[in-house]
Amino acid sequence: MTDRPADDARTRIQAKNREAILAAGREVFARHGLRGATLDEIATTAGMSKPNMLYYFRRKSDLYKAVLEEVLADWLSPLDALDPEGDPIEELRRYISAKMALSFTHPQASRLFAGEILAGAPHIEQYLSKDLKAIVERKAKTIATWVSEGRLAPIEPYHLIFAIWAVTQHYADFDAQIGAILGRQTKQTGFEDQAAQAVLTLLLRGAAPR
Amino acid sequence: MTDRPADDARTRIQAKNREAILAAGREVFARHGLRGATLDEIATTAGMSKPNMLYYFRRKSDLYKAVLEEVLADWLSPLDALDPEGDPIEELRRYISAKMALSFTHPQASRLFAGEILAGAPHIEQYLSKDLKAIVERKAKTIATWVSEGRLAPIEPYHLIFAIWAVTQHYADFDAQIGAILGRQTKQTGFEDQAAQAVLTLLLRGAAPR
DNA sequence: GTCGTTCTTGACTGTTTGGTCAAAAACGAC
DNA sequence: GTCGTTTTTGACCAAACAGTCAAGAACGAC
Repeated sequence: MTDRPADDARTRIQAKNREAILAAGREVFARHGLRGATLDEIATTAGMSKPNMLYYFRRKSDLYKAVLEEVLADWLSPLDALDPEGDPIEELRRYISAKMALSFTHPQASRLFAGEILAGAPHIEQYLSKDLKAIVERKAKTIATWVSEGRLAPIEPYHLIFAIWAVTQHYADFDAQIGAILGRQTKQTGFEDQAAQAVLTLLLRGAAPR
Repeated sequence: MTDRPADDARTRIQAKNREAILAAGREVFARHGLRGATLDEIATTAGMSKPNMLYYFRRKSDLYKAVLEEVLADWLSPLDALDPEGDPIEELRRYISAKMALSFTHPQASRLFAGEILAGAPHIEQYLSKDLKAIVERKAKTIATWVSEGRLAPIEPYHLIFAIWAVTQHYADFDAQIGAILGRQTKQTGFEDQAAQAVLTLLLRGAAPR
């Protein structure tokens, strides 16, 4: 019997190779999207032959879905940590800081997600309009309460959330542009902290009550 | 003599077809990027046969470059209108408003640009690290002056510019996500104004001096 | 070492894709 | 209508592509 390996790795080799393929997929899909990526490129990046890769993921779309799923939870869940009982500004500071850190530690995850959305989000439409929509709705209510209590400046909660997403993910998604404009600066130590500081200052000043 | 048509349309048919192809290219490239887009899809979208399309643009990359160039100027030039002599907050308000309007009137242009950056900006690297870099440098100095005069809150000028880009373009680039979260709301009259209002409030409060 | 299983690969296939070409159709100035 | 030019297209090609397959190599429990 020569079955294909299941989703959960059973051997050390499976674990190692699956991780290598997923990493390669993350990289190539993030650059070129589902349609623009080629199996040859992913296999080469993963350091193995194409048929070998297909032994672990039978179809291109299977690999894409696996990569996307892996990324999705990490990427969107920090929002859930916004605590209605906490101090509004401190909660926002924590959330923004977490998102900035993610942008710098997992830029490919952000880019992969961005590419999927640019393509019209065909593979995660369901997830976005169900799960994410529900989470965001809850958090928007929390923010609305904070606003009505005068603990945040008057602002549409949804747009505040979008703005936080936009600014934080921009550092991952538009890295190539930022790099071109700032030169080598972005690779220097301290750049990430400087960016986080600037983003926090701007957004928290914008959200804080007068 | 059966020469291919030059860049500038000489006949009505050329003008009409070139525009149809460029529009189709904008749409398909914006969704799938250079590599993910197919000539068949673009030709069909443009309402003509593939060989006919290739009569106007000999290569896929030619069309991509033409689309990109057409988009680039409109997309990045509003920044140049930031007037050092004007009132800082009013100048920022004008710039942010202009970018928000662009996001809603030309979302495909924004997405095309975003996709190119996600792919590592291979076709506009030169432009970004020369022309754009120079423009941004000048504008960053203007903002720095405003800050040092106390007419803006203390903030790193570059990061303020990035934040404005991020937030305004987010409405075009992540349209699919915003649509999934807000439901039909985004298509209703007033949504665009509401978004612009929220963005202006947040960013201007963040940038205004205490 | 033996043997069943897991892993790997070269060679292959059918399809999609970017691009060509010759010839036909439409255009437009006279 | 005539004729040179522009525009359009069906048929075609070579390369790239996703995916298959049979057979061999490596692994690991005994």
